[in-house]
Amino acid sequence: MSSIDIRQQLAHLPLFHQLSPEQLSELAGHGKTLRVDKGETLFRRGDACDGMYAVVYGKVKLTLMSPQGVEKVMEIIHPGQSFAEAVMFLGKPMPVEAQTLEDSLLLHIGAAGIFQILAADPNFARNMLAGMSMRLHGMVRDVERYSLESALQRVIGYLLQQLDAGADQPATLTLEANKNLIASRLNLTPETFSRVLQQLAKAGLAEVNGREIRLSDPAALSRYGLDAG
Amino acid sequence: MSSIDIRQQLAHLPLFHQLSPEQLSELAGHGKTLRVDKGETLFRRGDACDGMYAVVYGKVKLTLMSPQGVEKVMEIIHPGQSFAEAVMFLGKPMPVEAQTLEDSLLLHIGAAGIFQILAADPNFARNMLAGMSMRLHGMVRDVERYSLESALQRVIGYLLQQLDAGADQPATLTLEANKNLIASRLNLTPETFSRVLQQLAKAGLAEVNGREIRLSDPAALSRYGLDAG
DNA sequence: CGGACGGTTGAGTCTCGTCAATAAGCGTGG
DNA sequence: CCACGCTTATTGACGAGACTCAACCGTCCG
Repeated sequence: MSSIDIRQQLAHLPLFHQLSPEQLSELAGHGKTLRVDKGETLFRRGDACDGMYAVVYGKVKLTLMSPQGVEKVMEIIHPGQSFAEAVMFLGKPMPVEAQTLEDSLLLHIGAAGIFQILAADPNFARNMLAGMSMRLHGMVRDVERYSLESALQRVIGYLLQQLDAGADQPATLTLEANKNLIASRLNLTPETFSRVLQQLAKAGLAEVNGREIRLSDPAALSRYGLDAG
Repeated sequence: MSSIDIRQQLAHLPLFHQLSPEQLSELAGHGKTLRVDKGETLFRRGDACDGMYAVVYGKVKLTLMSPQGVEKVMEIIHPGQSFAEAVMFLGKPMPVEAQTLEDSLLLHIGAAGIFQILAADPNFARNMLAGMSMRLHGMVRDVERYSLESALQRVIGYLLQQLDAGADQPATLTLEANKNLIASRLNLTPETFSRVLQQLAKAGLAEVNGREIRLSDPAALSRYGLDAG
């Protein structure tokens, strides 16, 4: 794949939107496209990190492994999003494992390229800082969930978050992955996740149909978490 | 307090180490020193964020509050460290509450100052990115703890982390705050934390004396967590 | 002295995870 | 087209780990 193509892919990523044509070209010189089949491992915990990744299409899961071999999903990366930027800056080994959930097209951008643009373009630095801040913010939310909320509340919170904010009317959403992965993401066993969804269904708040979930009354759902929590 | 003093305080902070004298002066113009008594609240969740903070001396805790009013300690900030940088970039309201644990001297640096330096100095941008990356890395560790480890393992992990890395000999450490706060930090109740420490004492692995804890054999302690998990 | 605070200990409860059995989809290949 | 295996999902019975509630102790401080 030529570097022209890489350039175009880069240009579509939010992180790189404001870069000049020259900067894009420069960056493209440090980039590689990767076509990866579903289920492939990109890197494991402990691997050296020589750059960051971005998803053009497909999905990638970032996971932790317990000593007993239980997998915990940290994040599910969607098209347009990137990952491993933070590790790249620290020069530490990867703290998580990355695996594709679907056949995917990824970009890998070497650290050198990023550092060059960074040195030249203050706006880019701000963009990266903003991106990293969002990550951090998301993690704070996660820790908050795990620490303070019950299984029921975590599921409700997740469902509401999947909705476009401010939806006060009935709405339908599609789970971003299979239920096992979502459960892990929420730090639940698949069994518990299933039971909670049933509970919501019986309470008349949700209608579950495979990965499709219809929420008849988001506001009521939100309240339900507080009482029955 | 004059801006000269602020300049000197800023110069001592790791985050600003590599700034030029002129940049320090500029930054100082946007900074204020704050003397804060123990137990004072700096800001609450939801407050607007107009800049970042750094601790010169004293300690600050960042906490979350559950709807039921239970407090969860996210982080304990020590001298030389900073906080709220990430929120500043997002322009979002504060996601946590900040309170001093001791009489403290803090610096508050307005967002405008940071953005100016950022635009002018690529090295500063890299420093901030590195700082943010470390934060993120720490959060990953936390999530890992909360998700995959038992109470016993969390306590052991915490104790070992407090040791200077690679201590294979008996060592003594002092808890950075009272046991209630540490317990919260580890996502445990004070009762559970106390019980776990007793368990370690009975196993001959730790000797608890108020906030002083002596670990007779860190390596054995590490192993103990895996078996008795 | 009395009270607040920090810490420990015990007894009971409950949420959630574990284990196990059973469906229900789904792609493959005969 | 259906049988087969594999993954995904559901449901039940059971158990364990951590939280809750409560009593109690030591110490510091007004």
